[in-house]
Amino acid sequence: MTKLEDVAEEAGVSASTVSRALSRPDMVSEATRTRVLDAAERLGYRHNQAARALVTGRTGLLAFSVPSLANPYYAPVIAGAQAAAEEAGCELIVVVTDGSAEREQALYARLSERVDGFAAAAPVSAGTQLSQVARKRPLVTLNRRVRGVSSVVVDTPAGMGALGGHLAGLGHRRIAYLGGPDGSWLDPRRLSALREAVPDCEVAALGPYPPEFEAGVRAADAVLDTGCTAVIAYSSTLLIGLLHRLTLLGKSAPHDLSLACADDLSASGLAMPEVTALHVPAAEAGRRAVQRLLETVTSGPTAATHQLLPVELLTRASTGRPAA
Amino acid sequence: MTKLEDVAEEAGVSASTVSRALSRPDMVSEATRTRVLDAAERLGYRHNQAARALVTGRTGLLAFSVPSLANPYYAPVIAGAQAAAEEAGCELIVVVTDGSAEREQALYARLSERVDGFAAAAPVSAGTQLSQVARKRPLVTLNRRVRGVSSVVVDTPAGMGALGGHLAGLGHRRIAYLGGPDGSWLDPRRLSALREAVPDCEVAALGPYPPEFEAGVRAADAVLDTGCTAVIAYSSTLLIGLLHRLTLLGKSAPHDLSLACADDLSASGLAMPEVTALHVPAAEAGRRAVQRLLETVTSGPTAATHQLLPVELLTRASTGRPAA
DNA sequence: TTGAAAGCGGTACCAG
DNA sequence: CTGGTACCGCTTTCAA
Repeated sequence: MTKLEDVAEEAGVSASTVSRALSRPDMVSEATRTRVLDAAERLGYRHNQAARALVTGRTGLLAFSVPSLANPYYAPVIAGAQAAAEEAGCELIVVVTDGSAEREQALYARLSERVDGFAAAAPVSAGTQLSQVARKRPLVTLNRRVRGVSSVVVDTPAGMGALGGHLAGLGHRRIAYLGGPDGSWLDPRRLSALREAVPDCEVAALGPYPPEFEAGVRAADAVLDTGCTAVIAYSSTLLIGLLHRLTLLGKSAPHDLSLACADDLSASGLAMPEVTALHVPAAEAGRRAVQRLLETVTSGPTAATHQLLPVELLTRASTGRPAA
Repeated sequence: MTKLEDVAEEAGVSASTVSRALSRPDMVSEATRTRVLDAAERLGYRHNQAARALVTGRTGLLAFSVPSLANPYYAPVIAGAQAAAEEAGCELIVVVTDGSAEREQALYARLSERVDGFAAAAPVSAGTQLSQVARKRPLVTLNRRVRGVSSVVVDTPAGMGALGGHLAGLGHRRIAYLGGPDGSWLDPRRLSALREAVPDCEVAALGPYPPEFEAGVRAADAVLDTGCTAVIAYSSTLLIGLLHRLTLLGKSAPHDLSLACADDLSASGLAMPEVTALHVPAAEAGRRAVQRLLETVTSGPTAATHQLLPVELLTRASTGRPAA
C-alpha cells in the first residue's frame, strides 16, 4: 500500500507536510497543497484508518442498532443513516438486538472501544443504562427519549392524535388500536395521545403484537370481537395481515370497518390498497440520528438535544363514515 | 484504557509475554499464562483493534453487502452472518447496494483497505469484476456463482423443480412464474429448472417484479390473464400482495388457482395462510458465507469452494388439483 | 520460555 | 509554513 512517505517522496516534501495537506489543508501553502494532492492522486493514496485511529483515537466506525431487520420500517432508516455516515467518511456497523436489553448491553460492552459512537433505534434498555452508556461514548437514541441523551423521535403520538381526530370526525365512537411490540417506548405514548385526542371515543387497546403479517391475521378476530368501527394498526406488516384476514371474511374497508396504519406504508411498497396512514420520515430520522451522533463525536460532549420529527396524516380510501 | 503494559505490570511480566499469553497461549508456560489471564481479567483488559490492525494488517471487520433491507429475506441471512462473525470476534459492516453494480464497485473500492474481506449477497456486478475483487481481497458470494470465487448458493432451482413436479403431479398444465428482480443470477436458473422439471407444462414467465407487496397486487391481473391454473411467486412479499388482490377478486386458493412461493415464508411470520413454499436455510446461508470468508482471511488464498444448500418443499393447503 | 527493541502508518508538537 | 521526532498500542523478531 502506498503510504504517506511514498507520497512525500513523490511530492518532494516531508511526511508531516503530506499529513497536513491531507487533513488540514489550511495549514500548508497553496502551492505545496496542490503538489501533494496531485502526488497522492497519482499514487492512489488512501488513509490507513488503523494507523490514524491509533493516534487520534477515532475509528471512523459507528454502531447502529436496530431491534429487527424483518420489519421493513428499518430499511429506510438504515439507508438514511448509511448515507449520512458515508458523507462523513464513516462506516456503519449494523447490529440486530432482537429487542433484548441484554443484547443491547452486550453490544455496548463489546463495541464501545471499537466505534466512535452508538445510534440505537428503539432501544429497550433501562434509561439509567442508556445514560451510563452515553457517559462513556457518544450515544443518540432513535424513537426513544432519555434524559441527558440526545435523541431523534418521530412524532407518531401527534400523528395518532390526528388520526384519532380524523376518525372521530367521521363519526367513529369505538376505535381499536393494535399495539406493540413489547418494550416499545413510543407505543404507550401513541395510545395516550390517541385517547386524549378522542375523549368521546372508546379506545380498545389490543396487543402487543409483533410487526408481522401473521400477527395481523390473528388479530382480525379480536378486532371484530371488540365491535369497533375503526381500527388502527401500529405497523404496516401487521396491517397487511389484518387486511388479508378481513378480506377473507368478506369484510371490506371502509364499508364494514375503517382501517388505518400508524406507520408508513411506502416501505412495504404499498399504495395500491388505499390505506389511510401516517407518513413517517424514516430515512430522515436515520440521517438525523447519525448526523447528531457525528456532531457529538467531533465536538465532544455537549448538552443533549432532542429532535422531534413531524409525521403527516395521509387520508385515503380505507377510512370513512361508520355504517349506521 | 488499560493496555498491555498495565496488564504486564499487574502480572509482573513483560508486555511481550502478555501479548503472547493472550494471542498464542501455547507459547508461554502454564503458570505465566494463568497469571496473565488473571491480571487481564482483573483489569478488564480489551484489545485495541486499531493497534493490532496496524501491525497485523487485519482489521477484524467484514463487509456484508445486500441488495436491499426492505426484503425480509435478508433479515435471517444477516442474523446468521452476524452470529458467525461474532463468534470469530469480528464485526459486520452491512452495506445496502440497491441492486446497483456501480454501488457494489464503489463499496469494494471504498472498503477494500478497511475490511478483511467481503461477503456479497446476490451481487449484480459482472463476473469479471467480482473475480478482480477476489484477487485483491477475500470474497465470498451468496446466491451467485462466479468462476474462481468461493460461493454459497441456496439451491432454489432444485426447489423449483420439486415445486414444478408437485404442481404437475396435481394435474396442472399451465403454470405462471412471477420472477424478479432484474439482474438476479438465480432467477433465470429457477425458471430453467422449472421448465425442465415440467416438460409437459406451459410455463408463463412474468416479471421482473420487485419483492414488494404492491408488485404482487399489480401482478394479480397479469396472472389471471395467462389462464394459468397455478402460480409461483419468487418472493414472499410478492406472494402476499398477490394473495391479497386475488382474495379481493373473490378468487381462493387452491380452488380457483394454486399458489406457491419459491421463497421462505417464515421470515414474514407467515404460517397462517397455508401456502406451499420452499423452506430456504437463509440464516445458514449467511453463516456459511461468513465462515468461508473467515477461512480465506485466516488461511490465505486457497482454491475457491462452492457450497450448494438444499431447500425443502413444504406442501401445504394452497396447492391442489386444478378446477376441471 | 521470556524480555528488549524495532517498527506498523499516521499525527502533532516543537523548532526553525 | 515546513521538517524532525516522539509517540499511539500491539506484534514480532532476536537474544538471552
